[in-house]
Amino acid sequence: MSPRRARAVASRLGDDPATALREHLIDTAERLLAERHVSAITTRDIARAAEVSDGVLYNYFADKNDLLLSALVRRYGGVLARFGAGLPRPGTATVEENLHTYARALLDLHAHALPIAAGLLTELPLLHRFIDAIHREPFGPHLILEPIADYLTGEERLGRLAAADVEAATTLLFGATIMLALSILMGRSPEDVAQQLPSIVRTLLRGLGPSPAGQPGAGA
Amino acid sequence: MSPRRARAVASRLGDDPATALREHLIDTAERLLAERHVSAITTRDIARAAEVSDGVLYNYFADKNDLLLSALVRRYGGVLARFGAGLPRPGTATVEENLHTYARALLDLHAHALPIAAGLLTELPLLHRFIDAIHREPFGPHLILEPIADYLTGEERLGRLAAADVEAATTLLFGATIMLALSILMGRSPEDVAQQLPSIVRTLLRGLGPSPAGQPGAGA
Amino acid sequence: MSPRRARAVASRLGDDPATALREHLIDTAERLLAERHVSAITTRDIARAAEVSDGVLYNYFADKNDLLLSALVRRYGGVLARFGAGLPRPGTATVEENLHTYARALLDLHAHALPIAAGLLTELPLLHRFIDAIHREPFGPHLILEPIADYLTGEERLGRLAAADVEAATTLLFGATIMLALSILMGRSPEDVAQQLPSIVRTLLRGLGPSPAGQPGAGA
Amino acid sequence: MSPRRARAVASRLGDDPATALREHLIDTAERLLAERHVSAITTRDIARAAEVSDGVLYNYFADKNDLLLSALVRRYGGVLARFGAGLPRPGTATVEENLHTYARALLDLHAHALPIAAGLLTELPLLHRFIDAIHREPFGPHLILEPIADYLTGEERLGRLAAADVEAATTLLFGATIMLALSILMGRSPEDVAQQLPSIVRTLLRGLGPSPAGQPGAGA
DNA sequence: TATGAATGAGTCTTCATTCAT
DNA sequence: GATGAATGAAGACTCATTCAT
Repeated sequence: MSPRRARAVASRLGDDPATALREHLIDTAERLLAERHVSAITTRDIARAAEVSDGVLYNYFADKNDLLLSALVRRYGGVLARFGAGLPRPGTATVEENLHTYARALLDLHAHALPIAAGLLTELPLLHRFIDAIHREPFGPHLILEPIADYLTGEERLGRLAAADVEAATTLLFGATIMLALSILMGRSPEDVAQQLPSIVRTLLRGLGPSPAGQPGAGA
Repeated sequence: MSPRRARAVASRLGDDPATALREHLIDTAERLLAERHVSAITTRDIARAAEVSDGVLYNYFADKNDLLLSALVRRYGGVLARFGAGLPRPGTATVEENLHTYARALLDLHAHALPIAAGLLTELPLLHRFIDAIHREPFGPHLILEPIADYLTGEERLGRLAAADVEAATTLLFGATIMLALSILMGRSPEDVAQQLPSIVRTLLRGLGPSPAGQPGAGA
Repeated sequence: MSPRRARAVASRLGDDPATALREHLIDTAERLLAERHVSAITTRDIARAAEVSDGVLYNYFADKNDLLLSALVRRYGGVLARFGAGLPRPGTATVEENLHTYARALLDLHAHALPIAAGLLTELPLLHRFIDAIHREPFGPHLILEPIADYLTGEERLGRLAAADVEAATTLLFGATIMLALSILMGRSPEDVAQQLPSIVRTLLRGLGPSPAGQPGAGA
Repeated sequence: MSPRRARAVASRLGDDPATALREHLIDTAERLLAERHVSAITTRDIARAAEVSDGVLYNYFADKNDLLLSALVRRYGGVLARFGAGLPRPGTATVEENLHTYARALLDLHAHALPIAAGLLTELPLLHRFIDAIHREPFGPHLILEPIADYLTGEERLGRLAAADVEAATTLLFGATIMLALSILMGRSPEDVAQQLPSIVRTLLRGLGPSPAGQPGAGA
């Protein structure tokens, strides 16, 4: 007597039947998102991949973008969770080693997030709804920036780091890894790119300022 | 004897009549490119904006992408020329002031180039033709990275900068400004963002390492 | 549970609903094929004639040519079936009567097939797909030529026909009827044209050679 | 002071300047007609091939079809002239040899004319204007059929041919060669096809009727 | 009169969304 | 609720014809 469930979600027992298909659609869309950019995904693609009829999505979402938005948010959450795991805490190992770990995690984050972000940039309405959504949910971009800032502040307190501008330092680290991720997107090999991380971390730590001795061209 | 000219370019006196409309179309497409992403521009949009009939573009370009490509190259050239103008030379002013100037120029560059680049990322065939095109023309991406690297090397020789890793430093500066440009794209005000530049430059110059006094963590 | 049906096929009860519109489209295209040449039929024409929306055809066919191909094959099958029905067998009636029957059937066949064939000649890709298709189906052109050749061979065995070159005879009969069909296409009345058949058959049977007696003009 | 002549016809001295370009356009269109079918020729193609501007044709012809019609008629005239040359006269050589010569000439004629005719069949208005045109000009299809009929009648008078139905005989010969030309169009080699001519002529001469002796299957 | 650029209706095809069943 | 066929508004591109020069 209860309404029929789509074949494709029949096995999803335990879920609330009313939302099982909704979840299934989001999962499917998220999977497609990993393969192509938003604008290359049609409603039919999603329905086919979800083994579900073309029209169901309109029973659970206002329109195509509404579904894609949910998928984007879910995907963003996943990328974020992966980033948060295993980050070193202040006082452990050496600062340089830890920053290197942070840099690697950021590079990985960007490599996964940038293709999606790029796809989003061409879909302004979707982009804006996405930004709103992640600010409303308990995970804005601060979930990425804060751990870095917290770590730096922690090391600063421990005296293992000079009292620098934490926000600026975060931007530098974050930005440098974005740039490396971009160069991977443009075709450079991930291994090559990762090898640049140590010298970037070192440069960030030591700064570009004049050599303590102040001799002109000391190292040239 | 000469065929008639489109009303829309009637006023473009002095131009070679044979190419006036071609230029007009590229200009128009470039203007639209400043407002939307490549993929959001239709041939009809261009024709309407150029106040010209739907089919003309095919008298001058192989297809839609051929026109857009020309517009992209022109726009890229403009952005590049703007970046190259007024960059300080080694030994002038102070290093910090100069890096600030570079950073501002980069931020401006990114703010203009990123939306276009992002739009291109979803249009792979066009992206590849674009990359080919700018490599064929006398302006590859090195026109951006080289001035920075050259400047840093110059200051290094003058002893105004420690012998740091120039590539890493370039990546840090370039990346940080990309990130700021992204945050502008995501809605932050350009003024707010620009105010972060000084502290970023300062941080880059001084590094994050422990204070000279050598308190806990002195090692480094 | 089942999706709605197009209004245009609502009355086609008894058909498999899943293919009713497909059939309806082929029927419609076949009807148009009887009025104009392939290349003069637009997708919109078909949709209008089928009282159906512009895009439906792409739910059932890869593209316009795919639909037209199906219509061509169906039409060809119909013309062929009509030809095959009621052909006389060796030994019945008189040879002259039988050849006359064959000639009439061929004329009818050509009158229906030529306009279509001609239309195809200007659409090479479609023509090749059509030829492939009718060779894959159990009806190649041999379905036309073989019955004639078989009949002639049969009568030959019965001694009702001289041992002539069967292939040449087939070509003569087939060709003469093609020519008559062409003259119908060029505007002559079908009745007029059909009246030529008896003398053509008679001439084919008796040959043009000199009269047995050998006197100038003596014979017949 | 006399109006400018198109560059492309500058060398056509001696022609009436007012019609030189007209002729040039017809010649060019006729040349294109030898390569593709009517519907595949655009006005631009003609203008390019004639090295003349896109619009001139409208100074000499009502529209595109008007020009193509003139080209078709001219081409038809050429094919016809070629056919008329070197046809044998009654009483020369043997009848069989002569009919073979006629058959070869017809096959050649059809091989040239059929592709054009096929192209025309898809352009009904043009076809009708073409038919009207060649009936108005001093060369209707009788220019082809009459020589054959005349030859046959001549031989009949000389007693070298039975008094058969001349019209039927013409249709048989004409039709058989059409069929062979068609099979060339469909891909068979012209040499192969030409080898069928002798047996066709022989069959036409001797007829299919029962062997004089009347024995069943005499030759099988 | 010749030029050839400009015009714009018309072609095939895609796809988000609706809705009868 | 689920189905998936039907809808129809775009979109890119072609080409006969016009007309300012």
